[in-house]
Amino acid sequence: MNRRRTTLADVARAAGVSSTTASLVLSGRGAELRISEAVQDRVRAASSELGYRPNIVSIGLRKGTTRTLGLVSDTVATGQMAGDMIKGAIEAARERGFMLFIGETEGDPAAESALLEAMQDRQVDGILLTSMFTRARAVPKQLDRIPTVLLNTLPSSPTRYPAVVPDEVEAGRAAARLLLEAGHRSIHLVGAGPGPDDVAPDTVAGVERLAGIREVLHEAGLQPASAHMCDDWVPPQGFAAAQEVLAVDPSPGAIVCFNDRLAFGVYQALGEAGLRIPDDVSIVSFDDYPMAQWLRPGVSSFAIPHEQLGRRAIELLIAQVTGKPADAPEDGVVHRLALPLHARGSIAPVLAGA
Amino acid sequence: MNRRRTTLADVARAAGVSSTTASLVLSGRGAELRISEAVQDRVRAASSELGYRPNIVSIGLRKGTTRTLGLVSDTVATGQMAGDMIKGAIEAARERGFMLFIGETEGDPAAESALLEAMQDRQVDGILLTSMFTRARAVPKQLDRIPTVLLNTLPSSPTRYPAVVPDEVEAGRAAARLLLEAGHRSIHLVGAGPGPDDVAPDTVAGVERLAGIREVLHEAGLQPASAHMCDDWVPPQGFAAAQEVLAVDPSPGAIVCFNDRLAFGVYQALGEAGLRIPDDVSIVSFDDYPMAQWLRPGVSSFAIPHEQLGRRAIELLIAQVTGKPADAPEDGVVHRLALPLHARGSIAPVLAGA
DNA sequence: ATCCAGCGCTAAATCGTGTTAGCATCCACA
DNA sequence: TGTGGATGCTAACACGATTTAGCGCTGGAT
Repeated sequence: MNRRRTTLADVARAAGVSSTTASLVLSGRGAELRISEAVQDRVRAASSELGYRPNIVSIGLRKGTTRTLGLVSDTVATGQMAGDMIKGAIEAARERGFMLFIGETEGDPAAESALLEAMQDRQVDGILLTSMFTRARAVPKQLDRIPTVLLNTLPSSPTRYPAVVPDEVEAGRAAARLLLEAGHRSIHLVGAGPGPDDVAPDTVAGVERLAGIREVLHEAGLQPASAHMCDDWVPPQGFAAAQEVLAVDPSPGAIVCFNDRLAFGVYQALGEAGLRIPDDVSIVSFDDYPMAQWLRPGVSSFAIPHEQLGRRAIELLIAQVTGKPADAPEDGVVHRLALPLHARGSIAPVLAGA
Repeated sequence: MNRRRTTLADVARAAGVSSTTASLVLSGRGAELRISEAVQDRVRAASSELGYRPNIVSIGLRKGTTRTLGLVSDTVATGQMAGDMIKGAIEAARERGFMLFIGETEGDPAAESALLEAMQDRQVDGILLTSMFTRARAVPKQLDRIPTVLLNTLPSSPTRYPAVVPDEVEAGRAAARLLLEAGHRSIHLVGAGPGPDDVAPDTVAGVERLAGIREVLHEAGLQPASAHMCDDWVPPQGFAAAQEVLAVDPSPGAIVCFNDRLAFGVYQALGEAGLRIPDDVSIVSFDDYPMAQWLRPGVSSFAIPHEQLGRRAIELLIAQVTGKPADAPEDGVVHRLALPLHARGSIAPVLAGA
């Protein structure tokens, strides 16, 4: 009926040794310090007998390291994305014996500052500074003395911290190539464009996807057949943009939607106009929301690798936390992760002679 | 160029007092123990001068309490729901000076056990045992000695822990009443029914929504016009079920969809059959996914109050953690939170004489 | 003169672990 | 016989806070 946790002292007593010895044995430094095999066995036996687990709080006090990381996010509640990115981070951390504090700031700098304080009060070993939408931002000075990795975030001025972001430029290129390879020459954009700056403010994804698309079209000697910037990427705006597309071109060959919610609206507009996908219009999109697989036909969409982003960021952070200062990563490296295509039925080749 | 955090000893030294005195003053017990105002002022001045913040790890070691809670979930990555529930929990915790560890088990009991160990190693003050889908489960014995609240989870055998769940029975009643009040008498169910046990296994939401619906229909002297159980509540099953509905009744008056994804499929099937919502068919649904607002017309849907569930659970847990054992809550209370209706355009009244 | 109470503060122990410095023993060797 | 080194372990302190017990002083009552 013991309600206390068993401590190192309990183990030592049970094994008939000092707690120093028990500590050395259990931390694997027994051989190094020439503790006899007999004693080591006694200690280990006592430890597992009593179900001993080291008190990490105590270790934290003594060593200053808690095997704990803090994930600071602007919002956790933004659709699927949040979940998957955090899931990847949590899993990668658990695999390495770390736990994660999760906090959100709602974009409020004061809240962010308070959160960072609260985490440092708890002696976190490192911080993951995270956005749910890829964006550039200043890195608070509070992070000067603590290992940090930027997740889905770019520093607005150069920092020494590594960043992990999706490779949106390459995804834009891939989307354009996909349509070109299917033989399309008349390609409309819904969400951004035509100029490189015709993008809703602060959307890194918009800027970069557009850049990739324009680059590939340009190399093929093309311009977008039309382009429709939307300041919020939601279905009603996709619906309206698709109607504009139909106004300039009653039978548009292909449409690049800047995300799946826009694509949803585009589907609705095309459906109401009596056009069929993919026979009349081919669609390609980004994000791969769950919705993309449930539209009829499913939308071919480039998926943001949220879970991998989370994992990768944690791996970098833990390397930085546990590694020697010597082999620290080069300053300010930006890791860009590819967006895999989830091909569905929304793209058809252009028939020869069409 | 001091890189160390300032400690209580630093403050005491700067104020010219012992660290005992500094501790008493800063913890507010100064007056009680008759520390002179002059000294109290010196201590507080030194504290804010040096930017002192107590090291919670140290307090944790001494007092055994860390102002930290653990949220153990089966999955964090399930749609919007996860995010909002966790968001509510995080916010409520922060407001009270607590931080949250978040962990997920993927339903694996071994992983869950390891996670609970890891959290207890870090001296969490309490545990929130969470499911992303409401379900009943056994509560692990590991939790015997630590304050616990069940979130979106019911105990499969009685426990002393409080639980917080959405009030699905009442939502079912409300959905049925909504259609009855609009004059509908021919009401089809898509997702579960007609019998009370015709429900996909382990879905508390299905059982309870169905119970509420049946109760109200029964009181009105009605049976469901038809019912179609689906073992997975996704659009293709909704699509198929709607086709079955149309097979038995080419002009169904109203359909209750057991969630919005099913409703999406129902919309697709009705659209392809040339029926209009709400003129030809009225639809009511549950969950209020983002999708519900983007369908045309929007779906009237009962929203699971995820954020409130998270908040409420944290409030109960913190009360349990900080409260005196005397005023502990009664054992095993189940708190049921109402699902508010988000009314949109999917319901029309039956025309008189129709 | 002695004792006690009240005042205002502090020394020291404590929480559970890691780490540094060092102790006792034994053996080999000059 | 004494020296030096290897061997195998432990005492004691440190981490940063809280808490218990108590110290020295003063003034008034006995």
